[in-house]
Parts: sequence; structure tokens; C-alpha cells
Amino acid sequence: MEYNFLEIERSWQAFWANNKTFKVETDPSKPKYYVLDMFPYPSGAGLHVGHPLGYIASDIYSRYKRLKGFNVLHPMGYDAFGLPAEQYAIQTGQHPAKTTEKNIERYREQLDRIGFSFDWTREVRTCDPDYYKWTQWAFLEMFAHWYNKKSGKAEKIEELVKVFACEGNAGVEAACGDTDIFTAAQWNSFSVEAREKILMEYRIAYLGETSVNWCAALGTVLANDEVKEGLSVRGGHPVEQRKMRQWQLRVSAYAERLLNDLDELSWSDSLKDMQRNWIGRSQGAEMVFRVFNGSKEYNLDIFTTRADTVFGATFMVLAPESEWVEKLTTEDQKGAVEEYTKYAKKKTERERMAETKKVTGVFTGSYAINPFTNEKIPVWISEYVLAGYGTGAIMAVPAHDSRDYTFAKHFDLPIIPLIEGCDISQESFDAKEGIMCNSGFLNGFTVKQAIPAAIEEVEKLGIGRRKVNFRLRDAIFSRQRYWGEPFPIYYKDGIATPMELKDLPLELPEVDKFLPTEGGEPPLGRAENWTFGGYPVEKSTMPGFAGSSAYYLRYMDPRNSEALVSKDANNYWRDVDLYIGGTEHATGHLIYSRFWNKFLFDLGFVCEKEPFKKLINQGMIQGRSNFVYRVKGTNKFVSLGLKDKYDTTEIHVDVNIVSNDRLNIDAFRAWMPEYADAQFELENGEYICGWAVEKMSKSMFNVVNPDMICEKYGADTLRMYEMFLGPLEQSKPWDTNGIDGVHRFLKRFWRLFFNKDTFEVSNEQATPAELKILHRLIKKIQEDIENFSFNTSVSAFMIALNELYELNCNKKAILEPMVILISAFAPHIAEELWSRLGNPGSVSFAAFPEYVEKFTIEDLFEYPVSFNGKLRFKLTLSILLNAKEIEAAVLADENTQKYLGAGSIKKVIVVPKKIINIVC
RNA sequence: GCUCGGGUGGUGGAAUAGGUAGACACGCAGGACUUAAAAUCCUGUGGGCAGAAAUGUCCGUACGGGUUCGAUUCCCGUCCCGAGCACCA
Repeated sequence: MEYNFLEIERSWQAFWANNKTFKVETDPSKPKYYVLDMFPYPSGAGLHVGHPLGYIASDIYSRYKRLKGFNVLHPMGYDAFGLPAEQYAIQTGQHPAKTTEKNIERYREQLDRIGFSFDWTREVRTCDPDYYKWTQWAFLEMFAHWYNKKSGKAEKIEELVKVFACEGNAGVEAACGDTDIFTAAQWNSFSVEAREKILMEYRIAYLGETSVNWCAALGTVLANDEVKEGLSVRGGHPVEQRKMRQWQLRVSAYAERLLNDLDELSWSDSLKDMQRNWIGRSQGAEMVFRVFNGSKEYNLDIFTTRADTVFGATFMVLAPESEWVEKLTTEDQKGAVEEYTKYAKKKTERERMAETKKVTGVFTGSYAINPFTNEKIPVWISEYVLAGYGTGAIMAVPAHDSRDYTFAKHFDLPIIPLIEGCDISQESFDAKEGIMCNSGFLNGFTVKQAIPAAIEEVEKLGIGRRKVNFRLRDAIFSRQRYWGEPFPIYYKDGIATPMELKDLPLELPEVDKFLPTEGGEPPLGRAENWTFGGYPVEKSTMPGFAGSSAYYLRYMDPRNSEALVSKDANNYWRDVDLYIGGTEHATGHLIYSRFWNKFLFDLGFVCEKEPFKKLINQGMIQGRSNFVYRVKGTNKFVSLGLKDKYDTTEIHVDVNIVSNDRLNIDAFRAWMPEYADAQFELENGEYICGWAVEKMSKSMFNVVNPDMICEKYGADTLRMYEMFLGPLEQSKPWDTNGIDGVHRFLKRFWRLFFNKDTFEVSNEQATPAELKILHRLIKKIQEDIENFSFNTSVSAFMIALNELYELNCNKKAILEPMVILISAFAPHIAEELWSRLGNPGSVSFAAFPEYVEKFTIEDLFEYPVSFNGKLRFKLTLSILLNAKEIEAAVLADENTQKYLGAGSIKKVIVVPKKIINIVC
């Protein structure tokens, strides 16, 4: 009987849907396991064959865990707010909710065809008011809390207010913005506005002036991870720096915890490194320099990691945006400085990056005193100093910092070497090694000794202190867009006032157009009566990462109208055991989500301090493009092997009309009108196409649609082939060419259960040889799945099948366990065979077959290799026997004795896992 | 520039607490079945040399060294490819 995959897959998908096979409930009697995919943004283009890779892997793992007796939570939903839908709405006038709904429908159809074991009763959509109610709620909680550095967690702002009223803020150690010190008496005398202004500096969600990535084409600000090389990730529009008053999240308060807690996570080292790099902890010192502009004196703070090099600080540099620029610019220099700051301001991020080598700067006219040498040193301004890092000002040590070096050379400033024997004639000496010189009390110290010694001295002199700085900035949380979560904030007499939980969700209002208003306000400015209690409501919306930051919590209890997640549900499901998704979220979603979780953890709403215990990054699936070669100036196409004989143009051709790199000529002629009368020069009667690996995209004509693969080969083939393609975490091109092999395997597997057209399996007992095949497979599949080495498990299935064919084995005792094993990979065919074997219900909850070592010692000696009196045996199976048993077995083995000569063995050394050494 | 990965047949890739390199699959070649096609099955397939053949032999895991009885695997250096960060003081 034919393997009718279309019929089998259709009927079992219906079975799963009708029986809600994969619906889960909290069940304290069973261990939980939570497998999560990064939910997709439903784009209009639908899924291509690369998208499901991670979903297939997570589905295999989920199914495996179910077989192992776990209560598996495996949900799916949609990250439905986003720019493309809004851009599309601007162009067509269609409401983004409508296009999003349509796209979701298409995604669902495509996903359903692949046979995933999602619990769809838990589906969430970030654009659903019942969902974003809790996004807004979390924001309100952040608004109502501040970060106490003493207790190391978020605390209620009301408590802070009480402290202010009793003691002022001098004793408060908070992660906060710039605030002056005030006493209790002062606080109590402040106006409501003044108090609110101060509190805003403490809130975890706060409104503040900041330099943002402004994208004029999109009319909105973007997060750093939404900008790549000065262009917006979505759309590729230019992005510039601008100062704006925006909602922000005080992510930086959590920098230390975000960094430290990485250690306990089972994430790849490269991903952890990316986050460490992004958080960017650096240890050093903050130091005060006396500066004077001729009339007035100030204390200027700088940050350095090289306090040991103070003796070589021959000038200072301010960032052009620094507030110090105004204070320190003298009359003489005013014109030059203004010109320079204007120049620096109008430069876009992109231009700055392109010109990193160019040295620019201007002298302020002011001087500072080097606190160690007491020398008078000039204060300059240059764009190579960043306003957002440290204090926006540095002490420049040209001898030992390459940036300071180029600057000093360019403007002819003095360079003093501080390390014995270092050569600074061509470049600076940046390495932290060597013996100090020209450095007063530090002379003779190694650099490693000098750094702490210098900081100690600085602290002793009272001109500075130890300081840790982070690169991680607060997250900018406002977007001047329509299609996002509205802020539950209104402005009462100009004061940002939170709504209450009972007022949520604050739903998106209808607008006539999705463009900014003529007055430059965000699209919500078009909403009629966008007020709350008569007061105007915040007009910006939340960014894309808002809705995705806590969705894994919502899945635990998706229909709860009282809380984001109930205590019970959270205490049962706790955290995500396995998270699979792309590496592109390393510094965006995966940081914000961890921050969000930690915040809710501080407040006691969630019980785990980290959301994602284990994380796997699936590789990207690239496209494999095909080419035809047109002879220039003609409509003649020559096959790959002949193209060098002509002057040809390489033209992309739709991969769907090419098979095994052979062009379907009729389909090509029908593909585009201009090729209707194309001429061909063939090789051996065929047109061979060239190929290359490129990004999968419409313009390269290399997009392969999973629906098409399911139609032609079936979902089970698609699933197994995607895994067979190569290691999960590696990027690799999609190549439909190899899919026949996997499809053939499934057909052969199917036939094993049939005698001609009748389903027929033998009830005979299995032989040891057959059992060996089965148990080796069980062991291999189990190990492979746990190591996420799915490509080698597909191979293992193929090998086992070949061996069973050789033995002509169709015994139920062997085949039934194999059906269970394969059900994680190819669930449809497994269900069908499972039911034909006479089992009721779904194979999904069968027990994973148990591996039993049933083999004799003879099995161990397949490959003797001798060398220098040592004899080694490679074992095909790992040994559960202990060393003594093996030694006895080797000594008793006839073949070994014969091979080596009786009595010649002196010692048997067992190396774990693979090798036995026999010393003669 | 810094950080992290990775270089194995015509192709995707197996094999690393050092031990038969190239499993499995694609492709290709030959064959069987067929009026034909599809499907299916069988055989061969890293390279060189010798041989009618079985087979033998040498070379082969980016390149050059090293450790070792033995290196795709470990160490040092070089080259190339990919990813991330990029004036972070």
C-alpha cells in the first residue's frame, strides 16, 4: 500500500485539533516542562521554509519530553504589534488590525500543516487588549517603583516619599537620574510639581530628556538594537541623533544583576558573551579635576579605568553635547566652539561611523589642573568622547590610549610616556603591562600594581573613588507610532499621572489616518477626544519589545483577567526550561525580557529570577539561488558548462522551476513573457543551472514555501529534512535537492509494515541481532535529542532501517518501539502506524522505549588494532560493565588469546567509553 | 581594531576526554524491472600509482610547525570565511 502522506497528515491533524490532544493543565502529579519558541511577527509574506526550523526542533523536543512522562507546556502566539503593518496601513489606509488578523490566519494555516503539538488554547496576541492590559499594568508598576541600591531591588515609590519627608534624600542610594541633595524640610516645602519632577528621576519607568535614534522616514525613535549601521533595521531608513523627552525604562539599574545571573544560565557562550559585551561592565575610578575658565572654578568629574596613568594626562576632552561645554568655553573661543558643536550635532550616526578615523576637535579656552602633577592642562572638545558614557568627559593620556594619541598628534599636544622602555614614536602603548616611570610615587610599580595603588591614593586625597561603569543604557520606551500599546498615562495640569488597574486596558483609539499630525504629533494626536477624565492622554505608544517582554508568563495563565499570571500557575510552570529562537534577539528582547522578569520578581509576582533557563539559537536558513546564463544581446541561454565560451549575463531564475539544478525549460518559457521564445544550448540534452547561497528573498527568486513542500512530500518529510540539513545551531542554505533521500526513507519505513497491500507485522520474538539494532537506536536517539543533535538522529533512523531490511525484519516487537521513537520527528506517520498496530489514541503519550544493554562481550571486540605491544579494541557500544568484568572477559576471550598468544596479557586498562588497552 | 564561532570528497554533513577519516544522504556512473515514464531495487563512487581482477601501495581533514607509538581532534604560528561589538576612556 502506498504511503499516502496527504491523507494521513490531514486526518491526524484533524484528530489532534478535535481531541485537543496537546491541551495542558497544571498537574502537580507530573513534572512540568516548558518549551517555548520565539513567537513570530506575522508578516504579509507568510512563512518560508527557514522560519519553521526552530519550531520543528522545539516540537521534537516537546514530543520527546511528553514520551518521557513530562507535562509539557508548548504554546504559540503572535508578536502582532509592529511597524510593517503600520507602514502598510499608511500606504493603503487599511487598518493594521485587519491586515494583522489576515496575516495571522495565514500563519496559522501554514503552521497547522507542519503538525506542531502546540496548545492553541493558550494562544496570545500582543495586540489583543486582554493581553496588552498586562503590558500596560507592568508599565504602571515600573512607574510606581524605584530601584534601591542598598536592598538591591525595586521598591515602592510611596515608601521613598515617606523617607524624603522624614530624612530628605541624602541617605538614599538609588539608581536614578541627576538630583540635588535636599533635606526633609526642603522636600516638605516643595510644590507638587517640584516633587513630581524629583520623583520622576527615581521611577523605573520615567520620562526624561535623552539622546535618541530618530528616524525621520518612519517618524519615530528607535532602540539601539533597531538600528544597524545608522539605518533602521525595518525599512533601512537613515537614523540621526536627537535630544527628545521620552519614556524610558531604567534597565541600567539591573545591569549588575543582568550580568551576574548570566552565569547560571544554559545559554551558548557566544550569546552570553554578546550580552556581557552589551552590558559592558568596566571597573575604574571617578576622579575630580579642578577646572577654571579664567573667571570661575569648578570640579569636573571624569571616569577612567587607568587611574595609574594620571601622571601622563596632558589634556582633557569633553563630549560636544556635554553640559560642561557652555561653562568652560571662554570668550575668545566662543565662536570656534559654537561652530564645532553645530557641526557635531548635525552629523548623523552614520556619518560619524564612516569617519571614525577623522580627527576633529576644538579648544575651550579653559584649563584644568592635573591633581597629581599640578600641571595646567588644556580642556578640549571632541566628538570621540561620548556624552552618554561615564561623565561625558575624560582625562587624555596620549601615551597609553590610541584615541588620545591620534588626537594629541593631530593637535600637537604633549605626550608623556609612563612605562619604561615603551616605544610611542608611532603609536600609543595601550597594553596593561610594564614598569611605571615618570609617575611620582608609582615609579617602579608594575601596571597591575599601579592601578589599585593610584585609586587608593585618589581616595585618600578625597578627589575621587572606585567606580563601576556600564555600557548598558536605559531603554527608550516611547514610539511615535499608532500600532502599539497606548501608555496608561494622562497629563493632569501637565503632571504625568498614572491610570489605575481598573482603567485598563486603555484601548487604542480609532484614527482617520495613521500618519503623524500636521503639527508633528504622533498619530494618536488624530484621535478624537483622546482624554481621560477630561485630561489629555499620552500620545506615543510602546515599542515592539514591550509586548514580547513577558509573553512567556502570560502563556502560563492566558485567560486570567485578575492578574498577568496567577500565583498557582506561576508556581507550577515557573520558568521556560527550553527556549529556541534566533540570535538576532541577543541584545534586544533577551535583555528586556530578563529585566522585566527581574522587576516582577522583585515585586513578588514571579517566583524565578531568570525567565529562560536553557536557550538554543537555531541557525539561519539561507536561500540557494539558481542562475541561467544569457548570451549578451540575445535571448539565448547556455548551460552552466558552456557559459565560459560566451559573453553571458547571470540571471536569477525561480528555484521552483529548477530541480537538481536542471532547468524545466517549458516552465521557464512560461515564467515570464520575455522568455517565451528563449533559445537554449544544452549539455547532454539538459540545461544545468548555476547556484549560489544568498539570503532567502523574493528578489532572488529563491524563496521556498513550506506549503509546497508539504504538498509534494508531506510534513513529516519536511520536518525530518529540515533536521537532516545540518546541525541545528549552524546557519545553512536550504537545498531542496536532498529531500528525496528523507522522503524515500519514510516510504521505506512505511513499507516495512506492509506485505504488498496488507498491513502485516509479525508477532514473533525478536532475535538478539534485531534487538541490538533497536536498542542501539533507542540509545542514540535519546542521546541525540538531549544534545539537540537532530541531524545525526535522522541518520541513525536510516541506518537502523537499512539493517532491518537486511534482516527482513517486520516484527512488532521491534517496529512498535520504533514508531514511538520516530513519533517526535515524523508524528503523522507514527500516529497512523501506531493506530494500525492496534493502539487506541495518540502515540504522543506512549512511553519512550527503555534502553536495555543485552549484549555479550563478543559485541565489544569488533575492531582490534595492535600497536607496540598494546592492543586496543574500539567498542561499538558503551559499557555498563565495570572494569573488573571487562578485564575478566578479555582474559577469557578466545580470539584475543589466540591473537596475542595465550598468557601474554599482563594488564588490561579500561579507558572509559571507548578503549581498552591491553598491555602484553 | 576587539570578542566569539568555523575551514573535512562534486554537495549537505558524520567521526573530537587522541585510536579504522569520509557514517548517513544527495549527486554522478553502471545495471535490473518497464513499450515508456514515474516508482522501486542492486553495484560502484576522496585522489594518485600498479594490476585483467581480487588486491596492493602512497597521499589526503585550510597552510606551516610541535607534542605523541598514533592528531580531523591537543599546543604554537599563518591564511581564509562567518557572526557580534565598534571611538565605552
